[in-house]
Amino acid sequence: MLPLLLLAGFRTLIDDLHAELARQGHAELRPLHGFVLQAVGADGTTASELGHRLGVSKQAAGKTVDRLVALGYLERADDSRDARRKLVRLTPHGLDGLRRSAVIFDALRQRWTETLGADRVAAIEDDLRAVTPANWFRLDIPGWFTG
Amino acid sequence: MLPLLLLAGFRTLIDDLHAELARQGHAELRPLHGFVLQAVGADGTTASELGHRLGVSKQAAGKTVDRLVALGYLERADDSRDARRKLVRLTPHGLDGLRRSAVIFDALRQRWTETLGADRVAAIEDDLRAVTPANWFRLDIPGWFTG
DNA sequence: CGGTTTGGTCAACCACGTTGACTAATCTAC
DNA sequence: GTAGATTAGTCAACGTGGTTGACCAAACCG
Repeated sequence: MLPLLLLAGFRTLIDDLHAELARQGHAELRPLHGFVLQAVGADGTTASELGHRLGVSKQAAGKTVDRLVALGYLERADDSRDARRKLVRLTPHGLDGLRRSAVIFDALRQRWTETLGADRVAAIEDDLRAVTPANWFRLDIPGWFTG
Repeated sequence: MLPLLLLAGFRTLIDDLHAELARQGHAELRPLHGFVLQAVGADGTTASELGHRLGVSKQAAGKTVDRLVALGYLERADDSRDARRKLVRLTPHGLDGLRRSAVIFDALRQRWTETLGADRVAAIEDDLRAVTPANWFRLDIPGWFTG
């Protein structure tokens, strides 16, 4: 049951997050998109770098950027110093979604601490850190999924 | 970080499982397939019931069954008592994959207990059970993902 | 018996991923 | 400084896993 419990814990948090995001005006954000917005980050990035951060091909990253551009979460801009590169940046709408995600995650983690206690939640985190490869956390950018 | 840690824990187990399954002659099994084989179970089922167990439409379940039939893990048979139903059953190859999955999961969980101790692993499981909806465990069939 | 429900399938479509091929721009080395 | 290698982006084809809608045949039920 361990794998299923881990999946259930993850999906419960993600599903609750997106239910609340939908209420707050981000109904079109899908679970993947939060990871992408986070990986883009406040400073912006490029499709190739995004693919690297997410562990997918640059083509897959490019197509996902296309969708998020169409939804108004990302925008592309030229790089004045390298004509090959196309910068990918958060729009104000994208930044709003990212910020709301962080706030909602804090609230969801708080719900867990009310059920389990802060020490148990921290113990889960410590234990999982101990048994998972460090390279899983290329996305560990300050401010995201914190709490 | 909590959601990412839960995802990392799950994916680490699933990735390790499939790396080992590939070594044992089941290279074509994808992560989804283990859930499907488990949901089919030793007694077999139908596409509609399978979709219900997995939480997807009967059409999606049917297409997945098609793929696993093509790979030799499942087979279809007529139901002598209801001409509408088509029974879906594990082939010997499918049963072999399912059994090997169970053995490998036991070994992977054992690795976690060597790092964390049996009590910590059990505590993670108890805590996750306490904060996730019970209906996540429609797949909690004896013998699967145990350990 | 007639109407509804159920199981399966087909078609069209979408999201997300892959690999391979290709262009254009930049970097590097001679 | 130019030739060759590397890098960024895109296009095309395809695979997998999911959706909805439509439809048929069998079963169930008043």
